[in-house]
Amino acid sequence: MENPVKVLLYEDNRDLREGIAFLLQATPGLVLAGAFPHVNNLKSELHAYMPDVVLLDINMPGMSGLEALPIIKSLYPKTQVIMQTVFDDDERIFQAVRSGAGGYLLKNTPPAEIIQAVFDVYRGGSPMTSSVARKVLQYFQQPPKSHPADHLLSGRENDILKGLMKGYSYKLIADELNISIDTVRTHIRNVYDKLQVNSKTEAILKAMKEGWIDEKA
Amino acid sequence: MENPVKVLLYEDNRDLREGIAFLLQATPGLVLAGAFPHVNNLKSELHAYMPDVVLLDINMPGMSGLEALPIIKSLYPKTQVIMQTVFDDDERIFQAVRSGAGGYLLKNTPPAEIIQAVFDVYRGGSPMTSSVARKVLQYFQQPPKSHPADHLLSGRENDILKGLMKGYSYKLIADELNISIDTVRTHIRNVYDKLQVNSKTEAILKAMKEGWIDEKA
DNA sequence: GTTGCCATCGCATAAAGGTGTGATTATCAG
DNA sequence: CTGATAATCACACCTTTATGCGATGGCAAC
Repeated sequence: MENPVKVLLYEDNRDLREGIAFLLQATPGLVLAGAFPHVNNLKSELHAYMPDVVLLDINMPGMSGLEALPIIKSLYPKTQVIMQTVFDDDERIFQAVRSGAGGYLLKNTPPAEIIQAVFDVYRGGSPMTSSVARKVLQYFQQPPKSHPADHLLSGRENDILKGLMKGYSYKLIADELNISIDTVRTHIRNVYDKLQVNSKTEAILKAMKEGWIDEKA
Repeated sequence: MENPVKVLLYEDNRDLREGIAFLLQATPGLVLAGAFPHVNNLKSELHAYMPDVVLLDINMPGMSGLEALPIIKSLYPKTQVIMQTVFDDDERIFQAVRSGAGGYLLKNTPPAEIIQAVFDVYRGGSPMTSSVARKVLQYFQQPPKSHPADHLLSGRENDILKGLMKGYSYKLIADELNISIDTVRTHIRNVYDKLQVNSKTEAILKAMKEGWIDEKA
């Protein structure tokens, strides 16, 4: 193998930190660049050690791992970051993933797999605890959500709403559906009632939040 | 542990099929319900064996695993399906994920991990080869697109746009920012010019398409 | 110190949107 | 047949938006 993989470790729990640090040091092909209990000197440490991989705990005193992640990725985009946490709540996971996390391991991950994960992420993989992976996958599988509108709005009302979501004016919608503008008004009125909103904008925002980004009709 | 996990295996390569079948049989807590080289009798086999987990090869003569997957998930939504393939191209992965795949392993996965994956997926996890996981994560990381607005719109213009994206009226925005409604008009005018739109709705839709769903200011 | 951008405000007007009230027709379930 | 729902249209009235034209003060770059 080529150069050893330089790893930087952030973990506030002393025992854990020293344990992992020992493992990293003891593994051929890996080099422990540093191990710290907080990310308050993140920038200078990054600059000093130029790590290939950062193992980043999320819950730390001071700046959290979630805040540190985007900083790392903006300064050194090629550096791979593996998040570690005891929690697998959706919010954290998605924030981490959006910010460019290269891996996401729960704290119960056995040490051997952590080591494996470091190599994985370095080679371009994304090691993930399977429960975390499930949450990510579920995000894609959402589509099977039943169109709330299907049972709430009538067919025509749906047509009108789609028109709104395409940014059309009443007149344009009327033209497209070959009905009068007053009819469009009526339908929109009913849509607003059912969606409990009272403006085009609110209706669109609600429709999007509710799930239908509307698959290009 | 409770009842053993019933596994159904589809794999056209005979050696592989028999190898994995043997492993499954030999593992305590697992029961091999059946092993077949194709999915042409999928429905009857599903009905006969009621598997908890299906190991599904993608490339098979006749119907492919990708076609079989949605059938399985629609008939037995709770059945977990692990896809197996030699390819990790984006197209297949996303199709599988959208169709409800519970796991995705490349063919080079060592047997022990396959067994582990079966248990994982049965417990609600989503075992994934790390290179596959990477592709999935990259989907989320697209957002790292630089805020186009940041260089296009001035600070205040951005504030106003955010107001619009929250569904506020001019008056509400004016109140919130403590400026006059006429000032709001002016800013909005400029925003429209810069975004090349000419209505609230278009501006919002464009802003969203361009990327900034705007993380709760 | 002039030029340019930003943020602020005003006024006026036309177009688009929101809402109240009411009506006709068709269709479908009970 | 009757009642409920859906889709269509009309008119009136007021509010919100869109846009043209103009103006002032601050600030930073050149």
